[in-house]
Amino acid sequence: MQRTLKPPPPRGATLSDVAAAAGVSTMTASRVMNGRGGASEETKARVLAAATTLSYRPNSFARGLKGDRSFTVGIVVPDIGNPFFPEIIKGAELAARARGFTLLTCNVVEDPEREAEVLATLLDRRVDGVIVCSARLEDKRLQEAIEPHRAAVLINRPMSRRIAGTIEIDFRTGLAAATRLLIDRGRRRFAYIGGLATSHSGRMRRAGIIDALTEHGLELALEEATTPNLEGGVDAARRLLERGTGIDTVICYNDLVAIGAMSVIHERGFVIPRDIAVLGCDDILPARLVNPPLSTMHVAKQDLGDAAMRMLIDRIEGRNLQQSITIEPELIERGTT
Amino acid sequence: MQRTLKPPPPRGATLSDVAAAAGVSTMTASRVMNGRGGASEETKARVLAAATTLSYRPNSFARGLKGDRSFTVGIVVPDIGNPFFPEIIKGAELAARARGFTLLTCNVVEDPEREAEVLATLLDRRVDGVIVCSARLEDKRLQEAIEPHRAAVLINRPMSRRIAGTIEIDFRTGLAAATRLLIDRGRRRFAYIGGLATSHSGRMRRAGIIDALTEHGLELALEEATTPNLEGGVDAARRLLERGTGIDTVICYNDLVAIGAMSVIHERGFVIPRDIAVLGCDDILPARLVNPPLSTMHVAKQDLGDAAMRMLIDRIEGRNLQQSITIEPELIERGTT
DNA sequence: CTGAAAGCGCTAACAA
DNA sequence: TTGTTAGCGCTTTCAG
Repeated sequence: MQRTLKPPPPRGATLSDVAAAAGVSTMTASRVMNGRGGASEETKARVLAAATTLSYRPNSFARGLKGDRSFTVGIVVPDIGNPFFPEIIKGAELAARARGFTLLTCNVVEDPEREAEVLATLLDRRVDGVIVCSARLEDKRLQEAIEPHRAAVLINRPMSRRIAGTIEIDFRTGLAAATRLLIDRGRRRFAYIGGLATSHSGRMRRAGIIDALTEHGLELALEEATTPNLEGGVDAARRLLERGTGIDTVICYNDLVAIGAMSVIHERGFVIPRDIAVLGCDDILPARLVNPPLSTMHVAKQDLGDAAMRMLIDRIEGRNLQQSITIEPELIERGTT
Repeated sequence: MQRTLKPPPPRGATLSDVAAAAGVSTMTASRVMNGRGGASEETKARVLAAATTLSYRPNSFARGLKGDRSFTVGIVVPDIGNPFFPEIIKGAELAARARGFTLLTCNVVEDPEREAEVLATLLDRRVDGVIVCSARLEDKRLQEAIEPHRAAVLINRPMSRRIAGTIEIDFRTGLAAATRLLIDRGRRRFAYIGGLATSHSGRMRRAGIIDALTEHGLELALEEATTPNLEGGVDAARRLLERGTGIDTVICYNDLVAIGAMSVIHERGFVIPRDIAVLGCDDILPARLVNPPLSTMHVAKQDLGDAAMRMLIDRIEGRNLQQSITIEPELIERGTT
């Protein structure tokens, strides 16, 4: 079908149009437009006036082609449908814009292949750097996908400092503390519904729970892995309850999983938290809305996005000050524990 | 501070590198890479081999500078924190990628100024087209911001066909039907919590309610306007209940507002739906999770994003077949009505 | 079937 | 303070 392309709207004024209108050379116009010094007040005024009249807008392609910066950065998230990530994106975008960068958001739908693909596309688009959230790719391939980028920041995944800055949410410590608290309250038979096997931060969460359990001579009673969304939580909880060995606590990879699990637990006639306590991670909006409201590990998501973006831009600009940041999640007790 | 820029990673191979390696001219290499005819099988093979060896990736800036397409499209949303929009973005991104386009997502945080600004940035980035969701800009400025783009699709906002394709969710009809149903069930004193005054689709929702009310000789008992998020819902519901004239139904601009309102209604000791029925719009995830689960007007969000993107690409490519689509929302009764 | 030349819009480097 | 030259990587003529 592919008919003729719609003709582009009358191409906007170029820098030489502006220069001509102001009666100066392109170079002078360029200097004025970029606020570089070296132009008499008078010339400057003339150029600026011409630019306004012609409503001149610089062509970012030409700029990108020439200079070696695009003032574009990418962010890759596993699932934009999980409210956790839009909050991070929001923080990152604000920080990016404040520094003159445009943000390219890519959703990977939990598919490692897509992740590699997207990182390559971003490279083609000549982004100045990338933020990757919860990368699912295995170490070697992730490194290969990240390395060609000028700068990178990984959220929730460790990586050699040389290749990427990292921001980790210390769920291990956080969940260990939370687990201890639950043990003190008399909980004994813990189950963990983890995320995908490929998730580094899922393993950290598990480790935190085990840490606390071990201190008290306890073991993890049951365990399931699942895709980190609502449906995954439902499935995993079903399997869990079928294997049912009188668990009294379910700790979940994230809030979505926890909320899915809660619905199954209710369905099976258990009372939360009396029979079974439930704990999530992330503190997304729905967590406070379910019934009873979900206890969870709160993470400052917008701050996280903001910090990641600042770190990324620092790295792009050769300031590798902060190589790694750790954020402590905070236990918020609501009605499920 | 602004230290020296981190040196860009060794620039990837260019088309002439590939050409050189294959022993042909740049032009031939270009033709092969773009699958344009006119190259002997043998030459073709050699070029392709060279490209692979050098892991050649075309420079999208050079392409964009020359040709007049960037294969990038933008989508503008008022608030990425509202789960309604990530779903639309998801559908749109999938459709875009399937056709070789990259999607640039911009969050406007409900600020008309930002909306204009973002549309200009997108123009600078030479996107081939834009999708704008729930534009808040007033008609004239919106038109000015949209018109310079080669193609545009507006979601939930009417516009001259020449300037943009439109996708409307017919909340007017949908809410009229829902309102009629509620009237049949004996509800009489309706309140409406609308969105911002600048929201076209907010006015349409209101009109639908009024349509049904008028048919039955009823009037809207109370009305409030607010920012379309959870906090907005809380505020508006407070004001509503203070003016309290025994309303028995609250219809809300969207689910977030409805959920905010529900919390206030509970707080004040009313029982939902016995004392007051609540109806939302959009059917976002949290709607099914609150207690009681929220009745709402369901919208197929991913399909909407998909349809918008197809329409946009059609327009970019000069196929203005579908100029306007109307989507019917569907009443989902859960526990609040 | 293949190549040479020109130029998209911009800026870095060097003159003047 | 200002201008000239050259070239970023690609594709669109137009010739061979």
